[in-house]
Amino acid sequence: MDIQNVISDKVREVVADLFKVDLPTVEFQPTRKDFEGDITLVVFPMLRYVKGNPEKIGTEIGARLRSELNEVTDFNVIKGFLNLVIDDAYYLEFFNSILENPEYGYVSTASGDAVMVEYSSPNTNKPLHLGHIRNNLLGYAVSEILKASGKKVYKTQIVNDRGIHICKSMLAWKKWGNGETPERSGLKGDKLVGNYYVAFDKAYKEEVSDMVSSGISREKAEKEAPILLEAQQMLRLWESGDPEVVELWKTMNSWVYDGFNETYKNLGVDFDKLYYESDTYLLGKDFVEEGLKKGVFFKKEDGSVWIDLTDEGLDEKIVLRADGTAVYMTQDIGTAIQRVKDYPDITGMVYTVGNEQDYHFKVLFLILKKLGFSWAEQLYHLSYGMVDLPSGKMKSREGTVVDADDLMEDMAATAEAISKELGKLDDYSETEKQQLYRIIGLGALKYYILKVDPKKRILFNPEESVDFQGNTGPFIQYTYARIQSILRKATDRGDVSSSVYPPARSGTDGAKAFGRAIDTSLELHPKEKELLKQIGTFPETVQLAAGNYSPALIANYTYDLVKEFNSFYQQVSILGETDEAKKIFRVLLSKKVGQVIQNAFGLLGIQVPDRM
RNA sequence: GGUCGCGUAGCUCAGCUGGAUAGAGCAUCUGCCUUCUAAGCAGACGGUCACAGGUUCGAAUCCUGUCGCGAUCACCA
Repeated sequence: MDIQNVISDKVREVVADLFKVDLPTVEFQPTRKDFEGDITLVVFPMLRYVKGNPEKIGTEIGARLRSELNEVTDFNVIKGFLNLVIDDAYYLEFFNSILENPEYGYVSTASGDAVMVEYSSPNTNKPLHLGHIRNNLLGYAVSEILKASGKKVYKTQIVNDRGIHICKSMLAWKKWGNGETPERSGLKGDKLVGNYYVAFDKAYKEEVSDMVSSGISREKAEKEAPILLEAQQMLRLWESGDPEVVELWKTMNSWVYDGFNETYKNLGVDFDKLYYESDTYLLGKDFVEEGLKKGVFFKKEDGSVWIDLTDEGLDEKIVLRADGTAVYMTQDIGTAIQRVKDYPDITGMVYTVGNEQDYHFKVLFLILKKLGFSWAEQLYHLSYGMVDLPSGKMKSREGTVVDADDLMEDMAATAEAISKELGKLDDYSETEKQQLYRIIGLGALKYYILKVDPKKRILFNPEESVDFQGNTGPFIQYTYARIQSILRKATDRGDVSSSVYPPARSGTDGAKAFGRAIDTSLELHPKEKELLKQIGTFPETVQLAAGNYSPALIANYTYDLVKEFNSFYQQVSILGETDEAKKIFRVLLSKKVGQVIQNAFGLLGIQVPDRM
């Protein structure tokens, strides 16, 4: 759809002719619904170059456009706005041009740019919760959007599998576990390990308060509680490679991974490559050494290594401890470099991490730049707001988290309740129904989270739960199902060849396969025109979403499209249309809308059902 | 305290690089299922875009300040 370019060129030509000036740019916007027209030329910005009355200028330009461009059939001027009416044939030609492309809106990944997107990156001592769900959905959706925008994408995560927190769960399990395993207790591995983490914390708190009541200062008690010392001892043993500790560590981590994988699978996210902190935590040291030689870092008297970022308006930041061990930053430096080594084609990376770490990533990116890596210019922290509950922050240790698995199950259960009440699926088998409830429940949850701007925080109220009506995932899924129903009927009725109306998901597309395209002399219903306009902006919406790393733009676009379709569906009869050419067009238009819904939701990781 | 982010209808959110009378959904109220799926459609009600200045022909949008909420400023991750 480059009607804007066509008009833009013409406007400059006309203005040069009428007023003898070269316009650098021409500004357009979609015409507001309450005025007649399709595209609006804003005259005001021209006034800097063309002196005069904006209405008069608009009228003069409008008249020339109408007489000199076939696409412009009429115009009106209101204040400084020149509203142009675009010919139906233009939109029908556009429709014919995309008719055969089921991947409409996507740019095929040719070659070139690859990016790595990191998301999820959980600790291995507690189950995934709602916060992780936002992270996962964002990371996955942004990955898919970047792919659709023409980039090659590697999805990855860094698994935070070592450190004192793991030792806490391990120690608690050793003390009180009695050899409990996921198999034996039937508990999901991550849940099982999480329980021991909580058990540790409880015991630790008890020890501390006992010590305090026997006269020890709280500060000292918190540092010297025996169980904590024991955990620290365990960490030292782990770092020195003690076989028994390492064995336990491996076993318990594998339980957690099994649990995580189940959750990821249910959530519908995946990864191309996993990095483990236990493999990478030492990686950054060499580069710190190198940076020290180059003068990027400096060493303090105690031997710790720092970077001075006061010139950049930041502080000094430690990159290596006095005892030579790695900190978080060290590891992230190493991991970034390792990733580029593993995937030499990547030109940038996206880190999906909460906004509580804004400062960390600012510093990390600066360090990598100072170390001289060209790709450091293309690093992006996809910083998102926290998911809070009405009671405040979620805290795993206090049990105030919304568990990821539970939440997904609840959503499916709600979908089931609504669906049963409506009773439209009585001929479905039980497994078909269960699968559908999952699709709808997940659709509601994913859409609910992805439709809001990533950088804004989300307040999640478990009492009110997620809507299934209005601006929601199920509403959009429902519209898709409606469209599939029309397509099925159109095929079944046999009054039109089924090759014109192939089943929804078959790759081959309508008109041309049937040896015809839509007649561009058809007169469009206003609702049809609106739909075509909305369809026309899908590709640019994908690009915009990619540029802004914002799945919310895709969600909002899809909602607008669906609203437009439902309005059309309500006002205009599709299969009841007696004019055969119009009927075929409407069926194919509906089908195309369905495809765009499916493609858009695909970018959000939301499935669409054939019925609901 | 320094730095960063946010503040739009009772609630949850849109509002692109500044453009026309600030838009949706939920909630409340009114209509619409003998016709393609009513998880729908059409309509009503609801706003000092936190506040105060500034830039501009034009500001919810850009700049400055104030207030409110949140995050961060660890040899934690």
